[in-house]
Amino acid sequence: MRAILEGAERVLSVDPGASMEQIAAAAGVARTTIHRRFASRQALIETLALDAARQLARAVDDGRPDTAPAQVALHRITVNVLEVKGAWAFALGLPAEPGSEAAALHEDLGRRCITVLERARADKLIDEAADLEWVRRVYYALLGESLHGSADDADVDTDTLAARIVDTLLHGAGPRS
Amino acid sequence: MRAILEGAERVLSVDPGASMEQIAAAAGVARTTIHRRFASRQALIETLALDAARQLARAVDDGRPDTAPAQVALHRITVNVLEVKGAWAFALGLPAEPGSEAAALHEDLGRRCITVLERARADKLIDEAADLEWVRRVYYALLGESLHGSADDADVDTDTLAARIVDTLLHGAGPRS
DNA sequence: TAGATCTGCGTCAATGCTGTTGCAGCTATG
DNA sequence: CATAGCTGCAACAGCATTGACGCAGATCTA
Repeated sequence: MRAILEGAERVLSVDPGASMEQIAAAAGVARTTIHRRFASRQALIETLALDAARQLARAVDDGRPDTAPAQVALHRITVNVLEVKGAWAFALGLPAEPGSEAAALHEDLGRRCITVLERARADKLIDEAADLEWVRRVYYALLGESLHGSADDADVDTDTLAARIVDTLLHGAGPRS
Repeated sequence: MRAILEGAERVLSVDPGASMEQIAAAAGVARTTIHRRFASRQALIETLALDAARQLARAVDDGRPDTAPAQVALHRITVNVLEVKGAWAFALGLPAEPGSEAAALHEDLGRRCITVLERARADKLIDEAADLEWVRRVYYALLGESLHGSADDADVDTDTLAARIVDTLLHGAGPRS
């Protein structure tokens, strides 16, 4: 079960159009076994998306977004999300079915992200006039970009990557004053 | 010919796995007509990618990356690229075949982007110590994010979007000093 | 007008994927 | 030991897609 989801993630993140046969091979089971557990390819993918969304939610919760100082929460959340999103890139990149539980989770995550950003703004880390929705989108984009990972990033630890993301989000590329 | 490429872009940007039948319908031609011009689905997609890469190259050239002041070039290039990338999102998102002409164009674009950033750094727009390769990736990510376009962005002109991208790239979300 | 070219249409064979089923073997639990 | 549950394997039908033709009609050109 878990093996199937992990195999599916591995294969589909490389080729989103991969066949059930390839997924089964990656999971180390027979194709029919997958069909016995998931009514259809679609059902498998939805389960995959939901499972990944739950892991992402846990990753954010672990960063104590409501209680830790904004600066700290931002960093910890970034580290956790980098790890989860790295392992479930395909599942999390899936367009969430409107009304699905996965979609609800992602919306909730979005709200929670905005909350952290508001706290960061209250701490003068973010400009008063900033459009937090845009800041959130930039943050997501930076996370995504870090995951593409140039060759150099391979042997850099997650903490360093996270620090770079947060720094870029807050200060951009301009000269430090 | 042009109609086929444009139809393919329209359809494939919505569903990358769309059939030749759907592409033909979008292009306003019969499926067999496409097969007469393109030896295979693969050939069509490669042509699409190459065509889009060429348009992107032209968009960058139009921004005078080597002669205009860095600030100006950055803005103009951003505007142009936003327009081209908005219209050819699928084709430009395609992983370029190693060694292909499209890949060469993209590599060249990358180098040209770095050059502009170096000029911006010389003008004190970018921090001395900044890793320009990372800055470039952030720039690409911001471009991509702007194209996803939240509902609000729909009725905002390209100039405003570009200004926001450049501003975020240089200053981030932090407070302005 | 005559010819060349391109198009749409219908049809065809080949291929690959999906989802289902029957059968046999393995394992754990009672 | 016996049984229930799960697995792999093989095979099957159904379906969609790809790529290839031949033919007939339209359009453009010499």
